[in-house]
Amino acid sequence: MPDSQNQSPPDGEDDRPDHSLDSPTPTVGTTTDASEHHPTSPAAPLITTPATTTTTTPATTTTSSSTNPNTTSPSSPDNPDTLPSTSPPFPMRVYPFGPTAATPSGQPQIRAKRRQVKNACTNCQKACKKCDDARPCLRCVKYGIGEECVDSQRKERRKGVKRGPYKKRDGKSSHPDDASPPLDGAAVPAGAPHSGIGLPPAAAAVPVPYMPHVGYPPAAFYGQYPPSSKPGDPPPPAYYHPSYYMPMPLPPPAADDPQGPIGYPMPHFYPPPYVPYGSYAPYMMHHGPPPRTEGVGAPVGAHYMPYSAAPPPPSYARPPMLQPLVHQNPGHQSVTPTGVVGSPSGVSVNGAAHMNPGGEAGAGSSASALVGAEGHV
DNA sequence: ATACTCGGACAATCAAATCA
DNA sequence: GATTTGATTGTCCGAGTATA
Ligand SMILES: [Zn+2]
Ligand SMILES: [Zn+2]
Repeated sequence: MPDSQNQSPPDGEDDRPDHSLDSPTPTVGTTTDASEHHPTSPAAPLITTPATTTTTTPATTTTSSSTNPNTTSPSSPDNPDTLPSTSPPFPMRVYPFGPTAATPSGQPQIRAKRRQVKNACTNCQKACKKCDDARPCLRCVKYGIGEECVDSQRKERRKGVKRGPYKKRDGKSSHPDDASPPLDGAAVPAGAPHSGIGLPPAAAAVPVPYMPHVGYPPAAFYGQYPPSSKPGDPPPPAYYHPSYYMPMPLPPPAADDPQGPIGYPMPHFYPPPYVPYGSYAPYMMHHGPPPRTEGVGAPVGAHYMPYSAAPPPPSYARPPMLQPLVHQNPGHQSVTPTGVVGSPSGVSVNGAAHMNPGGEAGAGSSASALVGAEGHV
């Protein structure tokens, strides 16, 4: 859905990848549909390892873009990620797959592939902010709307849609017009559908060590309920709330590590998964720790049981600071507690549509800001 | 300075098409 | 049946704007 309907939390910060906590968007009353701006889709994907595909489909061709997340230090004004003074010496915006920009040495770096959660929570979705696999996600926790943190629903992909002939695998296209020869053998290693990182062929050929997400523990690490739960998926391991991963100094890059200085110790290097409320890292508490009313000191994992077994999410009182976030802005539509005002619709360029232009309005009070207030169009 | 909005790039998924 | 293609759908980056 477009963000618009619900409000998104202030993301001011939210956006930052990884550590940053994104601000959750509380959707108040939101219906969550899954889509944000774009309408959306279903599914739960598997984590594919990164492969190197050279760009393939026209649509998805990755041209790398200019912006390099890693390098940019998080400092946009709104970027909360920029943690308070306590922030670590390295940029918060660390992409799971490593940076892309130029290395200090001046060598072009490969842009790190952006990691996406399989299913963002409704709040983050609406706010178009980064979510995580935990539930409540960091952003929601940060904004005190953990109770509203639920997976968004994805719609099912359409079936039966005919597609034109594919280009021949041997490199010859079935289409007269696409004469372009396959790049480097053009063949994408089987099993590596799309994981290409828009690299030049040459670069793509170079096996880049897969960094499972520096900032986050491996996907499997989060033991939350299967977002996309597929029948065959094994139950996730115990969950460690990411928020608990305090930033730590990066270890010196391995001499042979092309990735450069990015690298956190793997999750297991971090302290135990126990995040009593009030123990949040400063950056998590953008607005101060949510008043905890219950479950103090409860092991984090408790909240992250497999879905089926999980008890209802704990309720967090909305932090006082958040109140102001409520959209009072006249311009905004906003928000009825239930919700949405606009209609979903936008389509992004590539097809993805931002959800509703009208925006979600949603939230009752606070939410607007917390959740993306509007859908992108 | 911080919070919020939102366009659009990028990522992931998966059914159709093709190959073996 | 296995593999690949490529459209669809979802995530969220990051710049721009608004507000405090
Ligand atoms: Zn979230
Ligand atoms: Zn959430």
